Amino acid sequence: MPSPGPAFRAADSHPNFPQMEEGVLAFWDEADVYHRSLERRADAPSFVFYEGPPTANGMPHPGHCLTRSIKDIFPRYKTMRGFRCVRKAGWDTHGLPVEVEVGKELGIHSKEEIEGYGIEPFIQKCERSVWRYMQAWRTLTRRLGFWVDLDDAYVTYHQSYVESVWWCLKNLFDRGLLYQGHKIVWWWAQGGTALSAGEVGEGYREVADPSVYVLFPLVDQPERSLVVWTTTPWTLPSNQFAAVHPELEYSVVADRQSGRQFVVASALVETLSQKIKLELETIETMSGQQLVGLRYQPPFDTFGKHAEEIGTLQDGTAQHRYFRVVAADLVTLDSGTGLVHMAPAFGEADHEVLVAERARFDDTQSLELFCAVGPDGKFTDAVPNHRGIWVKDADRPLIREMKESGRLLHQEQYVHPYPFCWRADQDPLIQYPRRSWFVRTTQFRDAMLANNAQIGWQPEHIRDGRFGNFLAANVDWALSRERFWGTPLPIWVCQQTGRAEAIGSYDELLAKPGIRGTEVWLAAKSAKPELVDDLRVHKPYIDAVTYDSPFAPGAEMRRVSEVIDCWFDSGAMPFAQFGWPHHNDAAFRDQFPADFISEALDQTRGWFYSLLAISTMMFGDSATESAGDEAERTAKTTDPSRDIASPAPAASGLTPVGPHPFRNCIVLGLMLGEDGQKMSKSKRNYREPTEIFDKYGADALRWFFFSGQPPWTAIRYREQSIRESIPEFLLRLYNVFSFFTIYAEIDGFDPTDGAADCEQLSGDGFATATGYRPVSQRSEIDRWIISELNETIQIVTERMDRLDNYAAAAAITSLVDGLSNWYVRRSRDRFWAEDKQAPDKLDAFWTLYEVLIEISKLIAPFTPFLAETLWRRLSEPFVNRTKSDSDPLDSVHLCDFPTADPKKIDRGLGTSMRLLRAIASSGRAARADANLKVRQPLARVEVVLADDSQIAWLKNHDSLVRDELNVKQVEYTTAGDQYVDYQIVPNFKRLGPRVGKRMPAVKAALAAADGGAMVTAFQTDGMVRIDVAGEPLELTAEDIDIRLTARDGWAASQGPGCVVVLATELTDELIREGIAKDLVRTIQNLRKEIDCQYTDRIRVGVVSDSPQVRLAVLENRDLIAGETLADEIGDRPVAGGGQTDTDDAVVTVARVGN
RNA sequence: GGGCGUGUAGCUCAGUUGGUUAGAGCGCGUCGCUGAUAACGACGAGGUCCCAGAUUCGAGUUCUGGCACGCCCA
Repeated sequence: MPSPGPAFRAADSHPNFPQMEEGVLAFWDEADVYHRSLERRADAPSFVFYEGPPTANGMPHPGHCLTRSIKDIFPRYKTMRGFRCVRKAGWDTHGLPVEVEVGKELGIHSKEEIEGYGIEPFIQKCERSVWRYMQAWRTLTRRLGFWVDLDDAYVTYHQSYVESVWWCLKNLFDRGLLYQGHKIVWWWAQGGTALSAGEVGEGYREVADPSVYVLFPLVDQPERSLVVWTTTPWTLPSNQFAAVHPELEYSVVADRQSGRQFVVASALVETLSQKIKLELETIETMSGQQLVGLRYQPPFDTFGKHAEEIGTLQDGTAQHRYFRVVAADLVTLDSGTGLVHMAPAFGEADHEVLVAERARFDDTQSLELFCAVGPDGKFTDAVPNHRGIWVKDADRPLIREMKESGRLLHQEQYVHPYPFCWRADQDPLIQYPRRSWFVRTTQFRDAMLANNAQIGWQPEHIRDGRFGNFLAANVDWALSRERFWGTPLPIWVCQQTGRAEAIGSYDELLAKPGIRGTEVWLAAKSAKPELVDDLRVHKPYIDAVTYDSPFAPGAEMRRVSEVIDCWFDSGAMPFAQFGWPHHNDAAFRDQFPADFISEALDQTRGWFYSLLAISTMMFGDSATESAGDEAERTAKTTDPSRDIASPAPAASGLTPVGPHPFRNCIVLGLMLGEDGQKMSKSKRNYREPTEIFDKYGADALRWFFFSGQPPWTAIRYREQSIRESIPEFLLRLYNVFSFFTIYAEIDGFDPTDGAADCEQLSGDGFATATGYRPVSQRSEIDRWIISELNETIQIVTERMDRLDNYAAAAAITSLVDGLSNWYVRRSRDRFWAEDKQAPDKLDAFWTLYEVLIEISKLIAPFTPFLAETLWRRLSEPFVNRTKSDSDPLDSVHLCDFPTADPKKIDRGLGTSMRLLRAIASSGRAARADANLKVRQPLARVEVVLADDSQIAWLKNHDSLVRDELNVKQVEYTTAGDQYVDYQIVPNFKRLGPRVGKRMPAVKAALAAADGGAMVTAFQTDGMVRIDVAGEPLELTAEDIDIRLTARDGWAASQGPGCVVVLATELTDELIREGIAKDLVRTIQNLRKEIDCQYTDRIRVGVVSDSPQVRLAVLENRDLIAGETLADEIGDRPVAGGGQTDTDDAVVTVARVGN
């Protein structure tokens, strides 16, 4: 075929991966490859992916690279496998972190300061702050090769998003699932605000608090007292109960001197006795359960007026409401007395006990929350003696008071960590009850568990472990936040009656009668036209909107002041990302539920929960349930303001099959720094992603993530490990490609001539190409690598389908290893062969070409850049030829994932080749032992095999071994008694079930037998009979393993199932051939030194005093000349080139024509 | 304190339903190969598979109880 030049040109043998990747990125942008990859699947079934929204007001770090890599690989894979996988990006924009960031900018902290600054300008700053690091995120996302629609992202502060959340909340409200109650929060009394868990965690330090042992005398036995321990005496005036553990043992002990009796956990009697320095005599013991219900006199009279109140339990019996012993699992024996003072206002656990107690009574509001402290942290009128005193200052006077009243048994100091305000480090935090809105998630606990049970978790233990347990211990979702930048809680309250209703959209609000206050937003907008319209559904503008109350003539409806937990935003994303149900019905239905999501382990209680909870409430089987009777009762009591509105609307008309809103989830492990510690900016124990990209490239990082370890294990982010991806995988594969192009250029290999349908460059399209032979007609090693390829495709597909990138990557590594270290290594001569049109040579080209093409597709989801480079270079000849309608696709990411052809998989060939490779390895080992260089030809090797099943095949294909081991002759035998010892061991797996306990005897019998004889017996009869403990036992060949051990005295080495024995005697002729081969290497090195092109011809001079060397050159002139492209080999130095002095010769080389 | 997870070579980690000689990569040492190779190959040193019990003919693997570390929650 006349051609302007070779189809392929030799690739740069020193590739710069980062630079290569930049080129690929430019191509992707320019050719719009991502969108075209979606268009190709426009009508395909969908594979749904949800992006868990990151926040763009912090810089992306290495952990985000991992999540984004995993979020990329599976959508890419599924797209190639024929699915339509849209990838809508998202941004989480609300919440405290944003407020904190803006506060820092303004130099303000507290809520008062924000209010002083002005909520309106503050919110406006929040909106802008959200996008601060947007550019960094965009850059990172693109550079990593994460294909996602950043231009079509959902944003949680957008009006359409907020309105979807409103719709959801209205639905829950109307179904009676939203209620008001108390939440115990860490409260900064001086600042008048609650602190988030993160903020509280910042402020712990060791303090010494008073530790008091207080007596609670029993009402019915005043001489007998409960001994209760606490480190917060100021909470004692608000005491409601005393708690015991129902399963612990308690003792009543007596102090002889005073006659007093104390109730205390038996295990702590001794400790207490030492503390109070009294001998205590045990009078009786009982279980905690037996104490439950006993009434006591509270330590202070604060709420004493309630002491005699009696309520009715669910079962109709009567019980005193307060000041009695209750059962609680939280009670431990670690410290104190095993009896715990309960002040539900000042402890979350205590409050849960109150909630549980309330549930026992037939009227859930029958128990009040006792709270003698105001939001300012000072005692209220309820404690007249200490009114207005800061609680921490009240500890001392309270203790004195108890001492005087005889209630104090013991006092000491207790050093423990206690949280302080991170902004005002002299202010201790206190736990304090705040009115808060809750979602009644507990009602859906079982539904959530059932939903969870169907989710494909990776790793699986998340389902029943961390996540399942978390769901099982579900408490109602505390929804509201007394903050500014968040989705406003869409509840409007009648200022006269206190009744409330929820609003599902802005339009719905505007349609209300007597609507007022919208002008506040309009004025702001006209004053500052650049304000984004989405702000109108935010504070403070939305707070200004009021309307006429439907509950009382002339009354006004006003919004409650709270915003909601931003986790609720993120959990609503399956529908809110489309603004559903107000917009995009079809898009939502198409994209629900998700087939695949992935985030790190820290999202179990975050996004994974918020998604599952909201979906279960809105779309589960029980989604149409309302709180029913219970809700009505609650309405009367907890939330007298609420009106039971219309009957519960069907949430969606949607009945998803299976788990929702996600079917599969990969939970990523935590990422650690170089030193195995947490990554930390200040410790500088990790490299920035941009640095990694610049030095090694995105593929190196991705391959490190995908192939290094299963994604759910903790990943140590080490620069060294990332760097190693290059030689271990990227470069190894690239080198094979580079090898191919070098010889393809030299030989002018051109796959385009006669090729037919070449869109995906699959084998079928090549069938008509010139010089192409069916695989079945090619040599064994070609068939082998094609078989390996197909088997790998099968394995990778199966593993990727179950979302196991790690195992899939291992299969790819092993294929590339076989390709590089066996196929190419053993096929070198074929590529170097002189006859450019020899069928065997063309077979080699076609085989390597096809394998490289399929590998480029196979690795496309893993290392998309290298895959693209390979694909584009390999398909280049087709692009350059005359245009035809079946040109190859211009990107590998538009291709279909390879499918395995089972007909091309030859497992037997795989097994045989493995043995052949083992023989070659052993042979090299034997050479090393005998100190015989591979370049020294040997006359013969003998291969002793454990059985004869492979001998026929090996005999037919021993040229590979001869070549690899540089020997003239290979012989195979199973009768190797002179070289090896045989050891027969039972095949435990097979025999175990059959012989059971007799196994040790069988093992001994086989070990004692004559191995060689037994092997012969197996070979001739196929079985052998042995005697075990007097009983005969028949064993077939499958029942035993034959192990071979090379005997001493031979140059031999053993591999699995074989021993290779070398004939070490050398003839002069062999020695001279070895010399010749050494010369070839010397000359080749010189060629490199003088920068010869592959095809340059040379002249060689070998000057030597040694007759052996001179004769070696003479005898092997053709061999040397052929290998080194020498036109002449003389015995005089040649000038103008390079020179090497060996032990017995001076070799000079010069390029011809220089 | 509770829940979950993890403990295997100097380092990073594999190890399938229990099967008797526990592997890989990196690093180190020795030797070798190379006109694709910043590669590669062979060999070597290096292991109480965290500890202790139990089940079993047989346990890195199953069970129980500890210990250490990590994460989440309190």
